[in-house]
Formats: sequence, C-alpha cells, structure tokens
Amino acid sequence: MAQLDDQFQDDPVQVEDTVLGTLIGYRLKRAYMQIQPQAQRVLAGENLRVVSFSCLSIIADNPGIVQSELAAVLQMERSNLVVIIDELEQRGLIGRERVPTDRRRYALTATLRGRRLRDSVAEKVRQAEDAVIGRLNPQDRAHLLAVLERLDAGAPQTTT
Amino acid sequence: MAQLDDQFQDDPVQVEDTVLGTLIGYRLKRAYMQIQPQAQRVLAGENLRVVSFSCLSIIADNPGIVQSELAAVLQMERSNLVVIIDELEQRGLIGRERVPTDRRRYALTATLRGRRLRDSVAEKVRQAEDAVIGRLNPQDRAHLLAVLERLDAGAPQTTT
DNA sequence: GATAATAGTTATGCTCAATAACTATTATCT
DNA sequence: AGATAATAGTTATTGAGCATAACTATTATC
Repeated sequence: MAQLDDQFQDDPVQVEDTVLGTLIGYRLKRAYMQIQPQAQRVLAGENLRVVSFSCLSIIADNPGIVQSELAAVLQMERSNLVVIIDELEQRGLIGRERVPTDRRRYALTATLRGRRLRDSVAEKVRQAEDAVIGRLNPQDRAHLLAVLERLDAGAPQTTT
Repeated sequence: MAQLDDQFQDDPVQVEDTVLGTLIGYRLKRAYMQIQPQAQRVLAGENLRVVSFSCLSIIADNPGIVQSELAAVLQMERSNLVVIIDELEQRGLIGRERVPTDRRRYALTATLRGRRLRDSVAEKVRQAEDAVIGRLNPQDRAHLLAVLERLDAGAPQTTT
C-alpha cells in the first residue's frame, strides 16, 4: 500500500517484455493488482474484507443458502468460512438458523441492515473501480465483463 | 488444488448474483483463480514458482537490469526478491555481477540455460492457459489482452 | 441397525507479502 | 572536502490467507 503510493511518483522504469506480458494469467494478475487495493480500501472503511463482502453479497442474493453451498460458490474452504460467518452474524448483518429438515445445516439470510450495507458498499466499490477502469469505454467494459465471465464458466457458476 | 478437482464433479450449485458478478475486481479474481493453478502446475514441474518465472523472464528480456528495477517492474518488495534471485543464480539460470560504476548494484543477466528454460516453459504455460481460455476466439483473446494491459497502464509499465 | 457420508467446527501448518532495521556505497549540501 | 542524506541489497520477523486433518452431530445408505 505504501509501496504503491511511493511508486506512483517513481520513475516508470521502462523495460522490455517479450513473453510475460503476452500471458493471460500474468495480465489478469496485474489488472487485479491495480484494482484490488481500491476495493480493499473502500471495504476496510466499513470494517469488511473482500471475502466478507463477497459472502454478504451472495447471502443477500440467496436467502437460505447454507455454508457449504456458499463455500462452493466462492470456491473457498468451508473451514475458513466459519469465522467470517460468525463475524457477519455478530454484527447483525446476517442471521442463521438450523434447517428443520436437516439439522446439520444452517440457513443463512441477510438482515435488512445487511442488505442495505451490501447495496451501499457495492456502489462505493463500483465507484472506486471506476477510478481505475475509467479509461475504458462502456463497450470495452461490458466486453471485458462478458469475457471474464466466460473464463470462469468451468467452475460452479452464478447466474446473471 | 484437491478442492478444485473435487468441485468439478460437484453439483454446480446455482445461485443468484445481482451484485458481485458485476464488479470487475471480482471477475478478474475469478478468472485468475481458474487460470493460475494451470500455470502453477506447469511451473512446479520445472521447480519454478510463478514469481520466479516472472523474474527470469524479465531478466532474460533486460540484460543488466538490477534488483531494484526488477522489483519495481514486478511491483514487489526488494526484500522478497533476494531469495528468488539467490535461487535462480544457484541454479545457473542467471548471473549477477557488481556494476563497476555503482558498486551498490548487481547487474542481472540470464544465462543461455536460463533463456532456453524461459522460452520452453513459456510455451508450456501458454498451452496450459489455452486449456482454460480455449473457449475464447482469437479476437476475444487479443481484445482481452489489450484491455487488461490498459487497466495496468497506471503502474510502472513494460513495453511490448 | 450398522456403516458411510455430510455439515459445521476447531486447530494447525505453510506460503506470501509487508515492514523494519542493518551494512555498504554513492549522491548531495554547505 | 567533510558531513549528511539517499540508495541498493540484505536479513529477520510479522501477519494474513489458504489448505489440511481431525473432531462432533446429524442424516443417508446398505
């Protein structure tokens, strides 16, 4: 973070790159490195991590989803979800109650506060992203989203 | 890794997503999550990490680059470079010698072995990536690279 | 009814990225 | 020129994130 701030006023070291920059994986990582700190900064202002916001957002869109499903959707480990869900619940952003038909599972639902926070934070994140992708015209932006979505199509997928 | 293998045969949990999937940052991360393990697997076969390969590749393209410049280009900390450079040198993939005019700096150059390894590994990585992005036609692929490059334009940039 | 599978949880270890502090060398300032 | 500051590389250390294994409670399967 301090590193980035410093480097913005550094000499932009010009180097050759005949290989690395032609690899999609590297380009994806680089683009993500530029945009992620922006989102993280906004979310930190609301005491949220990226992953917490992701959970809250999916729960808000899918009332009754259980932790295993959430973990599968976000491609993360169930075990690492526990503390995140705990905190979201303690902050009153989500509720969880046992599913009567299967008492192993907890149905997760976003509270009104949770849904409102999700919506307002999402808007702030969107604006923060725009600061980075501002140089993209609407067509390129839409095209980018569509192509990235297709790259993600092999995995457990969300519907739009 | 085992997680991903498992989930490919899992029920593809269908969920709503009205917000998260419309954020560029999330889409970038997801796309990267699909492609990165492929690259990592290929590189691991050559006892390389992603970051080691990145260093080797930039050094191969920029003989005489010094560690600070390399760190700036790859947007990483100088301190974290040290062990990577150490290992690349010990494996005979790069050489480093003091710059006569500034004895603080080490000029890095790829050896013939290093350049050959860089080239052959790059080709394997490219093929591994194709397994994921195969569903993209050449136009979409080129367009994606161009757009991602523009997102990265604010940072110390490589020339193509 | 016995055995296996699943959901959630806890504890733990590993890999990275970030920070601070240090040495050697060079640049800057008066 | 000499004092002071800045830079390059290094070392040690920390904390976050991710993965794995092992456990309990509950449900599914044979």
